[in-house]
Amino acid sequence: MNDNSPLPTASAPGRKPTISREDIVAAALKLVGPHRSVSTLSLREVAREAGIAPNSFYRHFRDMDELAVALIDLAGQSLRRLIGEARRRANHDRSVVRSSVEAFMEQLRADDGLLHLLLREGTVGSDAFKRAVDRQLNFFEEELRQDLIYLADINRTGLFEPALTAKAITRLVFALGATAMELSAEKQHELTEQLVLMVRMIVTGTQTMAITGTPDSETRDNRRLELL
Amino acid sequence: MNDNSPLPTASAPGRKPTISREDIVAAALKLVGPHRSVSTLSLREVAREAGIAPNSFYRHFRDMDELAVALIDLAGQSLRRLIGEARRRANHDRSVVRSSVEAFMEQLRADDGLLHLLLREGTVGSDAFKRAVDRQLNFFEEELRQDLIYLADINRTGLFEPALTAKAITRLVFALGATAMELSAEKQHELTEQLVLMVRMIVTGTQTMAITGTPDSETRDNRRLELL
DNA sequence: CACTTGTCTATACAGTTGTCTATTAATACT
DNA sequence: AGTATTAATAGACAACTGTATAGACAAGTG
Repeated sequence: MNDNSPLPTASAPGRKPTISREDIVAAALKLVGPHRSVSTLSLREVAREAGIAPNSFYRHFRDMDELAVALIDLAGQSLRRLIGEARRRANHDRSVVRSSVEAFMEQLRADDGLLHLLLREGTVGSDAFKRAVDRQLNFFEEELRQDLIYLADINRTGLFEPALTAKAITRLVFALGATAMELSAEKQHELTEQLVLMVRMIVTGTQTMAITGTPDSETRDNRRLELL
Repeated sequence: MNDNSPLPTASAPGRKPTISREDIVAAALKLVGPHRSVSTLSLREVAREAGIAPNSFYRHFRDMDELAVALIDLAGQSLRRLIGEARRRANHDRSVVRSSVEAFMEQLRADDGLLHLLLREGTVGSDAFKRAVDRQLNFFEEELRQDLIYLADINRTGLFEPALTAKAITRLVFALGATAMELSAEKQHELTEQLVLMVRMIVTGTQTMAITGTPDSETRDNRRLELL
């Protein structure tokens, strides 16, 4: 799907590249910390960090936006790894919700800068940037959706609008995860506990609504759901 | 609480200001659209828009961060107005959830640029900026919490962890609202419907959990909540 | 009136940014 | 060998940034 690098099979004439896209990406990653956003990165700054002339940047990326998208895709891989990890831990000793949320927060603390991108910069930056983030989030949502269906099945519990449920959980966890980046360890732990309960609310809600059903325009007399 | 403007009572000697903080704020607001973020605004650009010399900016704000905080506070007022509006509409013909979400989305479309700030730039920018956004969000959460308690009371329905519920709803609505800014009208409508259902999930969840209770470390054998 | 005080502007400076135009260096093919 | 092709660089350009300095203007006070 990603044919960014030229085919290495046919040895093209000309000078061998002394630096690769990955090197530039690595340099950019060293610059974006929890306090720097990609949008504040300048081309020259990245080139400086990578130890190349500013103009050499253009050999590998059209502009900074393209670099940003590459970073996002990289963060997406990290995210995919995270999902696998959470899934692996799930059916063991703890609840799925708890272990997933904890895996998420842990990964957030671990690979400094990578996952942060998806959380922080989804709302800012160029359109290409935003679309890239949204794409990664959709991957996440889709995997979560399948997990939810699977779990609801083996638990013999209902599931109201799996896609919507997955989206709600994803966006909530990501939104709150973004605020957690620069929190103290205790505060992070506290936030994790809050997130676990919040996700449980959504899950409980989706299960309950699968039973009671939603009040559509016809059944307006369902007073409880009507008011709240 | 906000004593930014000097006391107008004592007529200070010196030249009368030809421009006010509000004028600069207005100029900045004209610049930040759905595609511009405050962090990309430059001091000179704002001064240019306001029709003053770059240095005159310093008479009113220490730096751009201070302007940004002023913008956030302004957006907070808009938000407070929004809450009142939603509350006023609530006990009428539609459900609280639906009318609130719709009021939110409507306001989002209406006061171009103001509310966007809170949604978009909460994750980016200086620390002062982030703290200002967080403060406004906390106001919102607190009001929502009280509303939830009130509604749960008159509906004779339980409410599990009101503060947490309010936080979950707030963050979810804001996170998804942020993505809605540059969507087509149909897509916005679709998102509104999704949000209504998502919030209903949370509300239903919090009500159900108030009855069944949460599984703490002692009651690990509650299999349904354990797995999901 | 002179005098002080605060507001605003003009000018300038050093720094940074993105990008253009050569020019050099290194590899592969003939 | 020579040559073509590509990578990387150096240097320069115009535009822009934040800010320092100094001076001009207007209002209030004595």
